[in-house]
Amino acid sequence: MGRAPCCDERMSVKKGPWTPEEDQKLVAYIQEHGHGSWRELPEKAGLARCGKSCRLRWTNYLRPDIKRGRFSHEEDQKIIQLHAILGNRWSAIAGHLPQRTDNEIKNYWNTHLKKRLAQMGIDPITHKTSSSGLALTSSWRPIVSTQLTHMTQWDCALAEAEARLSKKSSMKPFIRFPEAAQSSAHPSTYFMRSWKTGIEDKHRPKFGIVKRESSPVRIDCPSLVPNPARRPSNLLQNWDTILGLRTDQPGSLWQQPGAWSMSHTLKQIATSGRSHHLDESAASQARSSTIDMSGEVASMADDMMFPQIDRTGSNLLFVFESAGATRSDSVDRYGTTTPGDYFSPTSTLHGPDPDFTHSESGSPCGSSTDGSTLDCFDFTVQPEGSFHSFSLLPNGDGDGDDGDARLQESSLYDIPDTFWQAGQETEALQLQTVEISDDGGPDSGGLDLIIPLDFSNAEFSQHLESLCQEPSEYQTDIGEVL
DNA sequence: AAATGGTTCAACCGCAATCAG
DNA sequence: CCTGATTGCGGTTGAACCATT
Repeated sequence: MGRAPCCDERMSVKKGPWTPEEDQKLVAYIQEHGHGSWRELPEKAGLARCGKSCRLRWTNYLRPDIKRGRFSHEEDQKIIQLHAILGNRWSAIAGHLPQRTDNEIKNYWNTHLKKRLAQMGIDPITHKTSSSGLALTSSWRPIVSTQLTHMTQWDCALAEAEARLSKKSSMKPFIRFPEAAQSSAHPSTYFMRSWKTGIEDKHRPKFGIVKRESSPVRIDCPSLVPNPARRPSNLLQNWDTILGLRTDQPGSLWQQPGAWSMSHTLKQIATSGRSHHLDESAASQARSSTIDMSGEVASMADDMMFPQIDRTGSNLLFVFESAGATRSDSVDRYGTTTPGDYFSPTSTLHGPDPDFTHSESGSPCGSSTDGSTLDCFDFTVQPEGSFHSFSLLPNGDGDGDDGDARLQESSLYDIPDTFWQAGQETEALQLQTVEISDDGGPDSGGLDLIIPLDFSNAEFSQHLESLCQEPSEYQTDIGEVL
């Protein structure tokens, strides 16, 4: 037996285009009463329409938060990127363009983007470049398949994670640390200063106004993390063996290629002489607080988005306690960017790349809505041991809603593949390219771990401080170049 | 000016998932 | 757990519009 019609066929239900009067009735009713049961709405609102038709009209057209008009270039790129990951899951895609409806995106894809890709020789279904494809224009380079495979791990993982978790709202909160001294000598300040010193303003205007100190403190702290690949550790040499230690946990992320266990990661960091000490209770707390989310994200990245890719890298998200620096408000990448004192190095990297001028992707340090502060540094670590970069993320308020995900998304445009290729436009970027791509360039991988670093720990603080103060043969001082 | 063909996009259809009793 | 109602979603349609002949 077939399904019952949503509306009583015996009633004279109007179909077809809506009149302005009908729109007015619907809007007036919903604004006053909310939509309630869609089935009952037409009668209450005095509309000779089926409830389903009313719902569609409201959600696709009359809803006040809908942005109409032409799609921007950034929106185009985002839709294409998301489509490469999510396919025809228009609702999931629309979730990343909050002011656009799934119907609108679907129509736009079918009438514009699909054709445009086809004209460029890109299969709109597989997103792979066909052999007979036309030469690509520079403005569309970032979307070709080879570069899609390098689409930032965050982007892919979070896109999928959001699609999957959007209804669950089950993300677990970031951990918070005990209060620590908030002084200008706080170790994480070195990270801040290094970026302020190393990047300079010339790359920043694209991301908004950046306030600078009148006499910025220059310190001899290079802007890049040293490359431990040239300082081999036992851990790095025994990578596979070490990875195998945790693969006895069924379904765990440790079974994913390239994944690290927290203890191994910490061991690696320690072995390579680069940081740090993690308070054991904090480590335990972090493990229980974050591992489910990160594991799921990593697994999804592996299983669903990059099945064909040999993932050998790991992303580590280091959560630092606030250094007590002045913070901007959190940035909403979909809306207005509030200028901050510091900008994400990752965001800064995008600036000179004409294809990645995501003005909305700036990620100044964030202050959470509850007033506390946590800063996140996102490292991508290769098994060979090279650090790619770190980015500074505003933190969410940790309440598990989509605000957290959105804030994490501010790292979406991590490092575009084009960045690693020829044609870098600034000396600074060239230097960073040399530094980073020397060991094979970026790799894909999900967010594997979230690791809290305890700045209140004296040992770690001293270590980090010495790291910043001692020039290293592995470090590149961008400040000198600029 | 009329005919024709192509494009756009709001709206519809039907299936699947979810909810409620 | 079952069943029917409701909601969400993606594919498709067709009227309106536009460009070309």
